[in-house]
Amino acid sequence: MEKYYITTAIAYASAKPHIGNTYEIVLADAIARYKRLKGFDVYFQTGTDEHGEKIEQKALAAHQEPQEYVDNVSQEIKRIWDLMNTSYDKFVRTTDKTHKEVVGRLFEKLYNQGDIYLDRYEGWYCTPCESFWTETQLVDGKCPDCGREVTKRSEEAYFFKLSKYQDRLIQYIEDHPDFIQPESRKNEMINNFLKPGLQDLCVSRTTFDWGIRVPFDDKHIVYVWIDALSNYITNIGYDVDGGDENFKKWWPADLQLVGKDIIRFHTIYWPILLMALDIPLPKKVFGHPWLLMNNDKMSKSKGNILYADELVDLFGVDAVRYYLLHEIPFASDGTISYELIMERINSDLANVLGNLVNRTISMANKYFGGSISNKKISEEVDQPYLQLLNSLEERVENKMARLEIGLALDEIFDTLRASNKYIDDTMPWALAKNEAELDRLETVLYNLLEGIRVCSIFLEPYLPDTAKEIQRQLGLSERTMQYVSTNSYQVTEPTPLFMRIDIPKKLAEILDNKE
RNA sequence: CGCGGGAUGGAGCAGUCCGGUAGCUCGUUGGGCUCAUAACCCAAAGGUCGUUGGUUCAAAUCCAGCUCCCGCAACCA
Repeated sequence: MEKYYITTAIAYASAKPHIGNTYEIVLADAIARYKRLKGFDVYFQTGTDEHGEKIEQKALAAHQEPQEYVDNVSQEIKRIWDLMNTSYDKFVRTTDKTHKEVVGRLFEKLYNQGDIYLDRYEGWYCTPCESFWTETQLVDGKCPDCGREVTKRSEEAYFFKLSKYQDRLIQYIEDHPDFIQPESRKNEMINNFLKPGLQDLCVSRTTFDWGIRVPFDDKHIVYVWIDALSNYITNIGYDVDGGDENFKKWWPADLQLVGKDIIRFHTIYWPILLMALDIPLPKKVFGHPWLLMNNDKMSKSKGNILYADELVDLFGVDAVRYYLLHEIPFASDGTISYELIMERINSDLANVLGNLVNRTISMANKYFGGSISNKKISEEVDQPYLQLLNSLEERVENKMARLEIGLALDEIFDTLRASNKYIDDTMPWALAKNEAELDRLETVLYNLLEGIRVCSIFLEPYLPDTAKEIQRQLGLSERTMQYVSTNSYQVTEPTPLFMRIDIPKKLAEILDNKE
């Protein structure tokens, strides 16, 4: 069985994730479930990044120990991942003992082989904020956080020799055109960073304590780059001796999903780190777009944050999953709002999908007591419909191979729409009035049940609960992805999958509850 | 002249590589049907394809200039 190792970036455990942060895990989950459906041996890893100065400060402000603080936040993040019904195989934490030990050894190895060296880090320092800033981060020469004066200051720090590997990385990226997706991100990385030449990366800090200590130099804490990025290998059995069987099985990752804001770390720092450790690079890194709230970036200060748990309360898990997976394009930012979610629920989930299942099962019950088999009384109108069903697997695969999740869903919904049209074309209620047409009627209903069955199987990665519920209502045991002419059905009573929402009314309720 | 992406009916997108009746989903309007969740099916209205100029028998599509929007521009997870 072919293996497939997929990762999300680990979430920074400083605060509760909003719906935009939640998008990544849902996207990864859909891909992981899809690969499992296609027969891959999938390993799906996510987790939390729990070290660093910001967390140390947040914990202090909350009058908690950092460990206590990240335990809570990490648990909250995991709760939301679970709420979204994501099927990760492992939830990693950078505070795990093994991870910390391997990071320490890894850092030491890089130091011993000369890829890490001690130097001084220079930058603009804001004393009240206790933060370093680069020249370009300053706003009018002042601290971007508090707007106060900054002073030039330097501190001792370890540096990682990025420059040593930059030519190799450029070569690798050129030889592997699919390595960085979407392509526009690749261009940004090459033009903005690689071509001008890389500066060595500062990989340790002495200004805070909450992190992994450099084993041979107590004053220093391993900075985020090496600590967080290495999670992808430390948690599957890597160690400086080359790693165990598990590591050899899963590495290199097949797909690493990251937000577009951290694509640089994953397509420059991370590959170079791997090169220095002499292990292969991941096959693909995808910098996914963001979710905008009414065309604006979500942020606390703007007060326009939506949270996954709130949305799930209002609309249900699969509706939220559907919205995220369908509405966010491959390469450009998507928009989210209550109205847009409800419009999708009504038109796609309730009308196209829910109503189709409902009307078909109702007819099967009404005309045949729920028991349907293929009477094979075919007419010309059947052929294009059955062909559509049999081409679904390939059509979905074509989109999924390019990570065009929304378009893959469109292929399924196009098939559902065609099913609704097939009903109107064949007019089962008219056939039912004529005793001589009963076998034809049963054939039509059979074809429809097959269509719904095939669609439900392809919906599994995106709407797992709904797919299961459809299959339950169909009384399904068959699991093939194609139309088969030999199944038989004993359907149950139909229950609506998604109720239509009265949008103005619901919107008013939501706003009332916010006040 | 920093690098890159984009501008297509009310909204969101496809089509641009390989020029030739501008397509899809939603929304609006009219009709049909009654199995179904006022759902479903059909039809219509609505676009000088950002702008100017060029190439061509013919340009959303190729070329050049311009305008506007967005991403990136390094120690920020």
